[in-house]
Amino acid sequence: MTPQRELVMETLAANPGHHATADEVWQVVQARYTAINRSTVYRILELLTRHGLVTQSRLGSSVVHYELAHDHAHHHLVCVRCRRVVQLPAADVSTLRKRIFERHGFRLGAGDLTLEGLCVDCAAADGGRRV
Amino acid sequence: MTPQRELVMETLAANPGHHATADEVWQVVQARYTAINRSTVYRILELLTRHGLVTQSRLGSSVVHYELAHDHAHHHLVCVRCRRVVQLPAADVSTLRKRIFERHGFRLGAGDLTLEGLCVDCAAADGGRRV
DNA sequence: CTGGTTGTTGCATCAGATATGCAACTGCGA
DNA sequence: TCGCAGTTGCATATCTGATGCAACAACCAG
Repeated sequence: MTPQRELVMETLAANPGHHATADEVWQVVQARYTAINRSTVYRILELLTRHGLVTQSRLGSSVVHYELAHDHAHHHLVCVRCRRVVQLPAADVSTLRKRIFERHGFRLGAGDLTLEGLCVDCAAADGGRRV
Repeated sequence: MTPQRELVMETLAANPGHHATADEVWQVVQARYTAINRSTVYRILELLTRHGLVTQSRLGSSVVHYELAHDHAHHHLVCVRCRRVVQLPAADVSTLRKRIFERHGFRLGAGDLTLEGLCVDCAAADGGRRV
């Protein structure tokens, strides 16, 4: 654990439930603590991910978002309109997980699932018409 | 419908069930038909997507994959180990969709869902231990 | 046929996210 | 203290995708 790694962890820990991009982490560390190289942040996040301390998710865009892994297991619902992210407890997926395993032999990852759709507010604003 | 657009459609149609990246499409058109500009392919795919002829999916990596839209509605199971893609009939998700709506007010998109996990073979090779 | 208008393409170039090669530095153990 | 492994910073590359612009093609009006 080098100082840089601690700062990255600290930054992720500072905002639980937030999904930070590598660049965001870099900027926060820059601004709040000390100079650090962008590549270093990328390498650290990759390393922390490999060691299971941090989880990646791709919330619809092509940017990778990171969060601390020790939070309770959950998945992500992402609103395609407002990009809001709602957490979905892993338990809600258990039925689907079982069904998929029975029908396709496929084991859904314990890792992150990202499901896209419309959040309550956007669905309301939309009259529930479209997706 | 310009010749270029037809070639892009044709390329996607030639390999049903395959999920091609923009770059793959470009290369195939290049190799099999005629010179075409990469940007043109990107623009065409974006246009076809907007018009609903083609659907996008992000199969875990940050690259966008395209396929013809007129196939039956389905989602994707992507093996995190071998990157194999299995189609999941939309019907299999209906229970989850209902549950998520009841509990979170969130409407899962009719569009593509990509679920990551381990395919049969990789799970077997793995002794079912990890995900 | 001529000229204008609109949409499409190719080309060059850019932009954002991420990876990599390499040299400098920092322990830590022999 | 020396050497070595691991880590960092820096510069630069890569890969995907977007954009500004000029050339061209199709179409329609006069």
